[in-house]
Amino acid sequence: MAVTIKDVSKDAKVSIKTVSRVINNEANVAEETKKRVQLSVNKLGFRPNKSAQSLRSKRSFIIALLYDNPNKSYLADIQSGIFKACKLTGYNLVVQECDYKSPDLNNTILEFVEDLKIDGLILTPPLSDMDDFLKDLEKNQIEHAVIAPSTKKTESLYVSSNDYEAAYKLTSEIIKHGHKDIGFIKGHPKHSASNLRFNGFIDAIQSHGFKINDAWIKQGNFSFKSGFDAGVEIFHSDRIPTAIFASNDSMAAGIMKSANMKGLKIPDDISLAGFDDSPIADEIWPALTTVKQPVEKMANHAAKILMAKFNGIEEENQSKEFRSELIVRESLRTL
Amino acid sequence: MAVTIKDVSKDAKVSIKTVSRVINNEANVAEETKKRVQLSVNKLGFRPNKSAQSLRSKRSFIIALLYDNPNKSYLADIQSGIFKACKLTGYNLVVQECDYKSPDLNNTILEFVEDLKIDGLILTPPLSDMDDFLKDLEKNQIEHAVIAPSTKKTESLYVSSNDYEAAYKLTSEIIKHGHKDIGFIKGHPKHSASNLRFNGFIDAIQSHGFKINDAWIKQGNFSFKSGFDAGVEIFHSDRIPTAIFASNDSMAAGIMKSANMKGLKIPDDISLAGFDDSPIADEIWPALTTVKQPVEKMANHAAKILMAKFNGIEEENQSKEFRSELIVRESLRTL
DNA sequence: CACCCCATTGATATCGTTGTCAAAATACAT
DNA sequence: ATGTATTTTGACAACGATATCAATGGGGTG
Repeated sequence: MAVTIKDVSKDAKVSIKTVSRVINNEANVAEETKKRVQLSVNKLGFRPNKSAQSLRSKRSFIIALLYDNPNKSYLADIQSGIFKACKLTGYNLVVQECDYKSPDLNNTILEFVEDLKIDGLILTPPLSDMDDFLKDLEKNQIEHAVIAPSTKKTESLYVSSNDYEAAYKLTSEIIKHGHKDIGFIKGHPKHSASNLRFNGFIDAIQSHGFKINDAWIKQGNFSFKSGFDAGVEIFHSDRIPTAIFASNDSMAAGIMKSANMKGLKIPDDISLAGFDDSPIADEIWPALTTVKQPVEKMANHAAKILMAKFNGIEEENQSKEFRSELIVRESLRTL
Repeated sequence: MAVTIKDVSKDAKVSIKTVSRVINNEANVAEETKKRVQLSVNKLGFRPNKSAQSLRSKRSFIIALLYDNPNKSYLADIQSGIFKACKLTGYNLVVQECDYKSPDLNNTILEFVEDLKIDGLILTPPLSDMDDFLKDLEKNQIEHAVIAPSTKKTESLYVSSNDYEAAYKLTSEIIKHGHKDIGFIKGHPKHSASNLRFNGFIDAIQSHGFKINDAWIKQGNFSFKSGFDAGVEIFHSDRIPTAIFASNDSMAAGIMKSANMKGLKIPDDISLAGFDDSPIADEIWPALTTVKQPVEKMANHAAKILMAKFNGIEEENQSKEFRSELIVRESLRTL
């Protein structure tokens, strides 16, 4: 049989309540008593029974990661960042795949949280932008942190990256390489980052006094195929840009394929840039110039501020914007 | 306040024990009573308190996925397969990143299982092959299922794929395309699949009466860079093979890069095949001929048989070997 | 009709914590 | 020394389920 609080209380010659006080770090325990109890705890190897704790106190020391159909490497990075934060605090992590289009998403999640007494949630795109869902969480007082929402939430904790700025910078970098005729492939319209990246691109182009050529702006959806299709269209026209900026690496890879099939060499005939620094960026040839977001760090921070919050450590400015990093590789050529 | 078993018992005019019997599907409840209770359960929207159940019955309806530093897309597929199985049975999934080299891995996991009353574990490579860890699980009677172990476990539930056979087939396919001079890049030596794939290759070559050229057999570790390095070495020698079989897609991509840099065209100058059908296989150009393992299905099955087992539904031959599928794309040319 | 058997049901103990509240011990003020 | 405030401590209830075991009742048997 496992060691219980009762065994400890006997060993330390105090009441079980006092043991409880010590393991929960409550105030008003005499220093000497505390030490005696801790000694017994260690001696007996006592670990509180989580089910009992959870039953009585309605917290579980579990947080949950919600996601819907994410990019696989994105998910792995997010999860890893969260997990590491959990490890430090002794929390556990349960994962929940959601369907953001499901009409009873809200109920499913509310029940899930209630059943497991989940202490807090971490949301990833596109869940991060479902405002009525977020409101429901607020209403039910469910603690949560949001990763990469499109607008800064005043109610929720969040972490974001500077997509706009990064896109602006990358575009400027392309321009610095001598390009004026630059195409752009937009991301999934429902994904908040898509607009930010596009706006960053547009503003950079215009602030340099260049013009946008609508024929070179294509709608994609972050998939390889959508990039490929966009590339086929662009390369089919009589005038083609000297560089293309795709809103993510998969689409850039798609463009690369369409260019190759058309006999266009990268970066000799056409330059290319992606976004995200996903594994593929470094594994295709030529390797993609792209932007790396500190995804794992962001997720790690999200988990940390979330847990800090319901443990009462409420600092200022917990929500935070992370800076992306330009990764210059081979796909961008100087004209 | 949430609805409890007491509320139901009042509403249905039975004792709480009878309600408990009904919700746990125990025998010896009169059909009529059962119906009346179920009616009340639905009417009141009763959902049993998991903490209380867990405290009393020592099960949690939670299973855990253990992994160590896996390929990101592999992890996502595995996790998705498991999650879907959980969803069907109402179980929850917690994830646990491990360090398989850590000396107190065993203790960490045992405590984890005990603390959360985890009902069962699912192990992925390289954890699948840590025999002393598996023995520890047996000894402590911790239910578990193992994904892709190198040897079929008699004690543990497992799911595996036919790596040997698939490698044999893929090699035969390469030979059928007219290749006789074929190189091979081995995978990570600690990963069970590496040997299986290598042996499948060797046997296929020899059964066709061809010879192995040791200069074209290189040790890799599943990473892009190890594939690249192997390619550089191979292409540096005076005689090069007409085809190379890499033990996974990342290494194949590495070889592709080294070939491209050397001015060798794929598949015109050299043919290439990978393994795994990871996202990159279809996103590089030319797209890789490879082998697709039904990873998600395997994981799904692992979770199903695991949960079936501790729910008493013990069928014959639950452990199962899955068949991989040859995916012929563009990187393989007929001589 | 008396008896036993077995299916059905319920009263109550129990799991291992935390919460409530009052008692005891100590510190402080007068 | 006395009264009061404050800190420290413990007895016991409570959380919401399942487990134990005895009570009940209907059917079959001799």
